[in-house]
Amino acid sequence: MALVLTVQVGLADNDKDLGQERFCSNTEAYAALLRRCANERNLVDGKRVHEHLRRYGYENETFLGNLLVQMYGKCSSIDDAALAFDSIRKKDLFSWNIMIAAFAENGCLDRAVGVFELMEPARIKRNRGTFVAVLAAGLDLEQGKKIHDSVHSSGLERNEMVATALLSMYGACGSTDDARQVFEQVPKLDLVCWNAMITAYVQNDRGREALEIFHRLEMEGVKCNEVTYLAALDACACLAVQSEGRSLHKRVSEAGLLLTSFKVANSLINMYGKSGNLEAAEEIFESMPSRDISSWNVLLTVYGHNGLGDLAVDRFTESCLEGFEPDSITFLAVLQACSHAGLLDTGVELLVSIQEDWGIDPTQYHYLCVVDLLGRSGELVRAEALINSMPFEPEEGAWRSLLGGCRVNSDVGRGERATQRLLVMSEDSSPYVLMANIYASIRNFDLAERLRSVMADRNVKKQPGLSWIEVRGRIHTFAANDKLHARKEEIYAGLDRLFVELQREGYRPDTRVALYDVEEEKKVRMLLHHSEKLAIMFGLMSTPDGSPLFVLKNLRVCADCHAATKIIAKITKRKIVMRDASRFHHFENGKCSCCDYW
DNA sequence: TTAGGGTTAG
Repeated sequence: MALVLTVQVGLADNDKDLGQERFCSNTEAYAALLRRCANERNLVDGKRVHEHLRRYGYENETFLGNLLVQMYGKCSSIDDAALAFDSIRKKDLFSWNIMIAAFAENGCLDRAVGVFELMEPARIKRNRGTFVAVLAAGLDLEQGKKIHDSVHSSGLERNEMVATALLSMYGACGSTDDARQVFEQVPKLDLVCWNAMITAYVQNDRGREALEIFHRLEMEGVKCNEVTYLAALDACACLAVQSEGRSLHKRVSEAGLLLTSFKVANSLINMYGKSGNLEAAEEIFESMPSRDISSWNVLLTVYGHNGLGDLAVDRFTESCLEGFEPDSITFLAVLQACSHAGLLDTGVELLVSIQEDWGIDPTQYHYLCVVDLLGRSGELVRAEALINSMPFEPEEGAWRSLLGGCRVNSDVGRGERATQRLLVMSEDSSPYVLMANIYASIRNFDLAERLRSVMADRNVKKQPGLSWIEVRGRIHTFAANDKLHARKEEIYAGLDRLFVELQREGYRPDTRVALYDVEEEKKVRMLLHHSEKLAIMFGLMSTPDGSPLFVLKNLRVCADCHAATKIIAKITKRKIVMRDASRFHHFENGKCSCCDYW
């Protein structure tokens, strides 16, 4: 319909036919044109239609006015949308909702909330569409709770559409408990609602709860769709539970989604990649009948996480030769691969070429990879200069990368500078911990201790390190010095025996990584009871000899655990794969795939 | 007659 009208009205050619009475009086025709311009994000033609409406006096008519606001919103011309809204003489509920949605979609949070708040004095009764629109505006938790209150007063809390918008808002704000509460109050859950709840958990790294919801959905006999599988695969990737991931693989394959949906196939590559199964990830990629740029991005990211920098660069070249146009994420993946593999020159060249050869503006994250590369290769002066020459105000990540470089090179002065910047910007514990580590590495325990008291005074808590391992379909989680596991006695006794063997093989506890100035022996015990070692010990005693172990850590692996795991892999003749917060380590026969660069 | 909730890679 829209296409025929476009031809009749002659929008694509010139204006003259548009003036003809038979078409201008046709509200439906204009509506179809505006909808089409909105869908195609075609601002130029959208403005021409607007001009005609103005000329023939239709501009202020409610129905077409609403569609004008929508068209401008979809074309990201937000001030035009606001003007169109203002010129609607008799605004109806749609006018308000569409205006809020347009602001929300264009990231104009305050304006969206502003319009929402004007509705009450204007005596417009909000409906579910109003709440759905404003809840998508990217509210913070406080604003979100205020809107939740008005949802409550409107009696719409149990409506599945509003509830989904509400719980997604809570998920985006990091409050999964609030999201869950909303979810549990919906009397008739529909699939979108289930999917949103799983996604909210995944977004917040709560893979276990995400899978719990997924299993409940299955128990209740709800039929999944593509989005459900994407969310569930993400949950598996987050936890690295390959057993569950494999069964999902089978199901999406049976449902035909593996061949028809790029998103599903790409999520499978990601799931296998994050679960440490590089071969399976590559197999999916190679077996895809066709790929999109995201398939390449996922594969390159997987290579990067595994320290395969050269391979990532080679395959990036291959993707270009095959005619794939790289995007900003492709470059981020390759740069991160360079950064994990220490490919300094390639990384520096690539950063320049993103803009010069491909016309893509590098983001701060692209710069950070190179700051990281420079910092860790000891080029701290260049790293700091790069931060200061970036075309944007440095964010936390920039100083954190520099501080990481200072930690590797024990650069106290520059480290203090970066820490000072970070302490103003963030309430996170990592600058304190990194800087204290720098002081401890030069054995200045006074300063390390002083920093620790500042941390305590400001009530900044160190994020607890956790490691976990899947054994026979169950996930076992450990904190340092864990006393909760049912088999704790065996684990600690096993570690004591292992410690003796480790020392025989030349392992010396790296007490420099201990934060505090306690007696040497106590430090050694603290190190031996790190969460990584507990998880590995439990894995060793619960799985058959010779079988590989896969351990996850929520933070970066500690240097002492890294050194110990190399030797553990050697003396137990096991392959041990560890996924930490930034990458994979494959330990085998006394060596790690990262070549001690991480 | 209009729109509005969930969607891969970082």
